[in-house]
Amino acid sequence: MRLTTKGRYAVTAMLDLALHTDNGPVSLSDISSRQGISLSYLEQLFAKLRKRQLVISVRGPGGGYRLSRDRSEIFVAQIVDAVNESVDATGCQGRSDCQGGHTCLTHHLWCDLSNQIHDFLSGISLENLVKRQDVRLVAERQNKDSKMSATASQGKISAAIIG
Amino acid sequence: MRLTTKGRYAVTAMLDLALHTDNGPVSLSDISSRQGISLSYLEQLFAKLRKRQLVISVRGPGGGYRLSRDRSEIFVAQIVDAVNESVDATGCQGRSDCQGGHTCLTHHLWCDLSNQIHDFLSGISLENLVKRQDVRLVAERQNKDSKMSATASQGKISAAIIG
DNA sequence: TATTTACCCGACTAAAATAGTAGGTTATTA
DNA sequence: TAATAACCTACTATTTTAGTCGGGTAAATA
Repeated sequence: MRLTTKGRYAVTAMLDLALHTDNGPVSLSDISSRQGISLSYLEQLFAKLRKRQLVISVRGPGGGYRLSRDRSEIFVAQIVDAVNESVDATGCQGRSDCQGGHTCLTHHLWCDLSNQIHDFLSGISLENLVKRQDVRLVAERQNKDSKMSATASQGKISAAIIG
Repeated sequence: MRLTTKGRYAVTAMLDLALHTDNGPVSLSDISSRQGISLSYLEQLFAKLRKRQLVISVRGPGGGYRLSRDRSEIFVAQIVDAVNESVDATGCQGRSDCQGGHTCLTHHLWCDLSNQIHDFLSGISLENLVKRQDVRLVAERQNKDSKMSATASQGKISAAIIG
């Protein structure tokens, strides 16, 4: 089981998409500046999200990404799964060959844990997150910040201050 | 949050200890051959387990390790915590400074997940594991295997076959 | 049709973590 | 005192992470 910035970035970016979905597609550079994630890294993550059909891309000026379906039908587990190859806590990817072809002593424990985590993250949709008070507050602050940086010479000054 | 072989090995080794606690201290080389974990790696793990007072060491011939308290009072979460520095799913170790001094958009989600995992693993003691049917079956097989290798020229032949 | 915007793709890389190895020291028992 | 097993420190190959870089390609607008 591995939950690092990769999965966190992916969920954060998808949530940003869900929050700014009203006025057309959202560009990765917008997400990059709002969430402080490198643009090229976002591109790699969205390539995987697109392959799993969680987002739809729109090319050309004014383009960007859109959620592939309603935000109530996209779950955190799907996003983490898309960028990390597995949400598996076992060492054998569930194959039960963890100790020289046999099951290791704690195999079933890790299976249980995997299921526990997966169930938890499968129960949380982007819709759920968008409605949360803590998410709304952070999003509000980010919108203010990104407006400020838009006026301050294409955001380069404030980026340097924050950076 | 990081759950890799390090944490899995630690729990497996502690469970092995709990299973063979009857006839005095258990040596790391016994655990090594039963569980297929490198001896030097086990030494590193047990240094941490000892620091957290989960095990007590007995030096000299016939020595080894003992659980520091009853197996019903040692929980999986404590073992994983002892070898991984944290069981934390957030990127900021709960400090809420994940985005340039502020809280990132998904901070609270990862806090919730951390608590979920921690609660789950805190509810499982070594005693619980020892009593499980799947654990008993695997342990039985391992005892047979290690007896066989004890007769077969100090276990080196069968180790080579398995390896 | 030229240009811009933004997605698309592959290769490369510094830093960190993982999963060990190697070799020696100290304490205890037979 | 010889053997055993914990204890300790340092080193290392491999993998993963978290990016960077440089060049494409498709679609919209002027």
